[in-house]
Amino acid sequence: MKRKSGEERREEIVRALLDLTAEHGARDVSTQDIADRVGIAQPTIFRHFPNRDAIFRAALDSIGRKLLDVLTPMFSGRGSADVRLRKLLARQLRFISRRKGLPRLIFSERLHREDPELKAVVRDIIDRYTSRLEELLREGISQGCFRRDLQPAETARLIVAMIQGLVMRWSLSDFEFPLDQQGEVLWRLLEPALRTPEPPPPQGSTRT
Amino acid sequence: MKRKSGEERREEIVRALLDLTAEHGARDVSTQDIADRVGIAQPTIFRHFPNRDAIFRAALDSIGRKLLDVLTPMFSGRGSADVRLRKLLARQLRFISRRKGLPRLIFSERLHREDPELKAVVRDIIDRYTSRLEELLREGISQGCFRRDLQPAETARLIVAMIQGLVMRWSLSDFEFPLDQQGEVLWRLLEPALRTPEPPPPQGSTRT
DNA sequence: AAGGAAAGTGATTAATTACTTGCATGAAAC
DNA sequence: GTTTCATGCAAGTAATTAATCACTTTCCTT
Repeated sequence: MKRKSGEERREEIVRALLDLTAEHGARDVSTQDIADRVGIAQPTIFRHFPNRDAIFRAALDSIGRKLLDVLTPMFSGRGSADVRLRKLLARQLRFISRRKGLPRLIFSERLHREDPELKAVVRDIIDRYTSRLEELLREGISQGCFRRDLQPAETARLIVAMIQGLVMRWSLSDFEFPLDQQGEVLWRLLEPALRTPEPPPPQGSTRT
Repeated sequence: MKRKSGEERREEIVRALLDLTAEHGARDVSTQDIADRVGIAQPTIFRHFPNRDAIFRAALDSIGRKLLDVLTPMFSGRGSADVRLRKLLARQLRFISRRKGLPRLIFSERLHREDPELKAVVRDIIDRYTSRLEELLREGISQGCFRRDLQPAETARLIVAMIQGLVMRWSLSDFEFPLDQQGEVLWRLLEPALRTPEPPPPQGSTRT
């Protein structure tokens, strides 16, 4: 019987968890399932992780890091903010669409109630993402491509909510529609909401 | 020992499920928990429902019906579409903010994998809601208060996604922020995206 | 080659949980 | 008043599952 280093095994286990979560949802992924997928005995899992939740934590951590890596160029890039935002949405949705386990993991009840630390990890990722987005919006405002009266914080939160909602819908629909193409749709709605309005026309317009 | 009719008990059980779900999340609401809350023995649950999932189904069904009731006036009302949409968002968020069990129930893994019928109930509610919203958007377009090039179906889906995302954030945050006040925020972003644009000004404007 | 740490296993365990069974009892119908 | 039946319960079952234990095997270091 060949053996593998702890590092390797841990990665295999995390990978198996994510794959299984994508297939079945987080709830029924038991340590037995994971062990079977990896090809080791169930107790061996506990050689590598102190308990079940630690596997979840490791998985979230790994994905969260990767996501921020992928998106960093959009946040700290130089170009105009609107172009970067548009690209950001596309990349983000593409990233998620390749990892079906992620939404299932994040939306899973097990995750939220069972381990406060786990919940904190998720919140941390979302918060960090949101505040970077807020920063991007601010840049856009000072660049003049977004409307001056835009509330960066509120808007950032709403954009994140919109993405979450989309992803949830996608997950609930068993990944039936191509998530990565929703970036365009989203942008079509978002763009006129962010864009600085044309200079006010002389004639009176419809008012609420 | 006083006894109650099946009808009454069923309602009590559904109510207990919703309350407990709001408190703990759907995952750990066991039949024992429900029984304790109602004040009956655990096996008695199964006198009133054939199995656990049937309770969930009943709960969803009840809430879904109530939601559509509350929102119907906004869908089929007479006023201008933008006013009705704005009101719709407010009412919807208020409705949900009073029923914390609902998001926990809808987002719960248990619901989605365990019983396809349950999943169908949720999808049905969402689909019905989305298509009514689409209709409202169409009305708005022909009334002239929404932009002519708005894609009603896509936009309706996005609005629903936005609400879902908001609700999810609210639920993940343990209901920390007042959901019903997010209607205004949402509208602030949405309004300029839907509104028919001012007539094109003579001077060239920023283009991508 | 020796020795120790790390990776692996089968056998168990303790807890949880949906659901069954057999029996009792209250309330309404006759 | 007795029959009937839905409502109720205590006790139990079968299945699942995270985690432990005692022990073996492999690999790395010296």
